[in-house]
Amino acid sequence: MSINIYDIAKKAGVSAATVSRVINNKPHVREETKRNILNIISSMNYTPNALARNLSTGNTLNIGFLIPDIENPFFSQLLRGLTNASERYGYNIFLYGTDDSIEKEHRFFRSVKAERLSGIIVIPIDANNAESCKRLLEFEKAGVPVVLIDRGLKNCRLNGVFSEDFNGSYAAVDCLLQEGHRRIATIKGPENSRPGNERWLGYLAALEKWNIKPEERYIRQGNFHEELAYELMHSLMEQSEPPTAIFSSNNMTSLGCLHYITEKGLILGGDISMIGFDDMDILKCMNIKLSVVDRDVYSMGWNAIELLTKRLAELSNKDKNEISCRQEIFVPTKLILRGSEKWRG
Amino acid sequence: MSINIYDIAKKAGVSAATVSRVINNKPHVREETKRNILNIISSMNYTPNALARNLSTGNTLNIGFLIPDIENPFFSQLLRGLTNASERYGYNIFLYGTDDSIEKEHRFFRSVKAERLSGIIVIPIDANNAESCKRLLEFEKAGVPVVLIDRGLKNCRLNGVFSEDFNGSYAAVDCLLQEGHRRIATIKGPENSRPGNERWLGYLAALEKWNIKPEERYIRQGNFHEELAYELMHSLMEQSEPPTAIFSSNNMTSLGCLHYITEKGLILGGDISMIGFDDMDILKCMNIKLSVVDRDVYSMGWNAIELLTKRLAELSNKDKNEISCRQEIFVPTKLILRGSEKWRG
DNA sequence: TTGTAGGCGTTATCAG
DNA sequence: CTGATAACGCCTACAA
Repeated sequence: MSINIYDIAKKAGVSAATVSRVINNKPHVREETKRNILNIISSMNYTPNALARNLSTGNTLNIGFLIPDIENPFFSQLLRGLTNASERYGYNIFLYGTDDSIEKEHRFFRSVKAERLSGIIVIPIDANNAESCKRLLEFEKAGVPVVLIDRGLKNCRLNGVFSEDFNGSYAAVDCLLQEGHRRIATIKGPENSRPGNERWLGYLAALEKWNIKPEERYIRQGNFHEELAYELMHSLMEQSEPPTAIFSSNNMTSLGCLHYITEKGLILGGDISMIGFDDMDILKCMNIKLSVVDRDVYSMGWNAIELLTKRLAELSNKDKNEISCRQEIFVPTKLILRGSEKWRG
Repeated sequence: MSINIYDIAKKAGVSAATVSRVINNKPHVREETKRNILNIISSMNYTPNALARNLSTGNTLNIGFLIPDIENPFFSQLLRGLTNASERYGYNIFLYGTDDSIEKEHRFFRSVKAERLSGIIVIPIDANNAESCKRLLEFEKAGVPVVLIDRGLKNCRLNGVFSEDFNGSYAAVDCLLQEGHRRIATIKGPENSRPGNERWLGYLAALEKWNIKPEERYIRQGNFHEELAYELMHSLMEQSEPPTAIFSSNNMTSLGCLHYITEKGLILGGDISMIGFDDMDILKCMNIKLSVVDRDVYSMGWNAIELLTKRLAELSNKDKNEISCRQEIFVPTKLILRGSEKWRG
C-alpha cells in the first residue's frame, strides 16, 4: 500500500516508536534524531494514517453534524461557523443532511456509531421523537458528547446552543403593540420545534402584557417553509377584518409573507406591518425594509464546536471523575427596526 | 472499549471469521448460523468499527468535499444533491469549507490524505493555482479519484461536472440583442475561474454574431460577490451613455445589480433590462421578474457523486487494467424569460 | 461450512 | 533517549 511509519524508521535507522514520538511531538527524543526524522518524513512525503491512529488511540477527531435543511440560509450560516471553528480546533466534519426525514436521522445515528465519531452536533427534526432522544442519550452515556443547536428535544437534557427565542419574539410583538397595532397575526413554527414553541409563547406573553386576547382568526400554524406561509397569508389577509401586522416566526416564513405582500403590491410599513424572526442578507439587496429579530448565527455554530471541545476535554480527564455540568447556551437576540413595523407609515 | 467481533463470536460459539462473513454478507455460511449471529448482533447492539474495517481493507467509504463559499445558495443546492446522492451510495461526506482561502484548500488536501478518503469532489478556488493542480493530479495517480464541479483548473485534466456556461451566456446575450439592445454591459466573473471565463466568451461571441464591438465602458471585472457588483453597477450606470441592458455572470452578481436597481427605483424590463446567470428561489418570493440562465444544480451534485462512484468501481476492477476514460459532464443551461430582458417594456 | 493466523498502520507500555 | 512488543478491531488467505 502506501508508505508507513516503518519505512521512515528504517530510513532513519531508528525504531517506529521513535518516529511515532516525533510525529506526535512527544518529549524524550534527541533534537538531532528528531530533525533527521522530520526531514525524512517530508522528503518521502509521508502522511500518517489517521485510521490506524484512531483505531489505536480509540479517539477520532471527527465529529458529525446532522442538519435538516441544507438549503435554508440560516443553516448555511450555521454551517460556516461550524466548519470554521472545527478547522480551528482540528476536527473533521462529517456532514449528514437529514432533509427533514426522521428515518434518515436515525440511519445517520448508526453511521455515527460505526465511524466512531468523537462527538455530534445535531439539529433534531422532531422535538417529540422519543427514538432520537433515546439514541442521543445513549451517545452521551457512551462518551460521545452531543450538542444540540437551535432546536431541542422534549424531556431530553442535553448540551446545546440555542437563542433567546422567547425574548426575541416578545420584543418584536411588544414593539408592534407600541406602534399601536392591536390586530397582530402570527404564523407559528412547527409545534414539535422548540424555537417554534418559544416564539409562540413570546407572542402570547406580549399580547398578555397589553391585555389583549389572542384571537384564533389571527393565528396560523405554519411549518417554517415558504410555500405554506404564502398560502396562510392569503387566509389571514382575505378575511373581513384582516390583521394590521404580522409576526413571522422564521426566515422562510417571512419570505412567504413577503411573497404575498409584494404580489399584492402592498406597502410594507404602510398597508401592512411586519416583523420577522431572523435576518436575511437578501433583504438589503432587494431594498426591503423588513424589521427583524436578529441573532448571531455564525457564532452559534462556533459556540457549538467550543462546547463540544470542552466536553471532549472533560471526558479525556476522566481521572478526576468530575461530574461535568450540562450547559445550555442562549445567544441573545436583537430587534432590528427598519420601518416595516410602522403603522400607516 | 466497546464490544467487538470476538464478543459476538464467543456468544455465538463460532469464530470471528464467521461473524465477519455474516456482517459482510459473504457466502458460505450456513443459514442457521447466520440467523443466529444476526440475532446476537442485534441483541447486543453491536456495530462494526468502520475504522478497523477501513484499515484492514484499505478502503474507506468516505469522500471529501471542498467548497469555497458555503453561504452561496448555489453551493447549498449543490450540497443537497451531493449529500443525497452520497447517502444513496453509502458514502460519508467530509465537508471542508475553504472560504476562498487557498491556504485552507491546501491544508485540506493534507487532511484528505491523512484520512485516506477514497475520493474527493472539489470546487477549486483558483483555476490557475499550480499547487492545487499538482496535488489533485497526485491524488488521481494514487488512486483517489477527483471530480471537479463547476469550476476547473487550467491545464489540469480531471473528471468533472460543469455546465454549458458558454452556451448559456451566449443565449442570454443573444436574447438581449434580439430585443433590440445594443449597449449591453456585463459584470464578469473572476478571471481565474472557468465559468467566469466561459461566460465572458459567450458574451463576446454573441456580440460578434451581431457585429457589435465590445466596449470597455460596458465591461466590468467582478468577483462573483454582491458588494463589488453593486459598486460596479454605479460606475456602469452613472456614465454619460449608460448601458440599456446588463448581463450578470452569477447569482451573487445579480443580487448586486438588483440592489442598485431597486435602490434607484428603476423598473426591471423598463428602465433597465437584465439577464442573470443562475436562478434563485428568492426572486419568486420577491416578485422579481428576472430572466435568468438556469441549470439543474441539484443534479450537478448528484452527477458528481455518480461519476466518482463509477471511477471507484473501475479502480477496484484493477485486474482488467483498463484505461478508464476521463469524463467531463456538461449540464445544459436553459434560458428562462420572465420579462426583465424586455426593452422599454 | 468453518477456523486459524497474519496483516493493516499506529500508539502505548515496558524495559533497557 | 530509544527499542521491542502487544494491543486496537477487522478482513482474508489458507487450511481443515
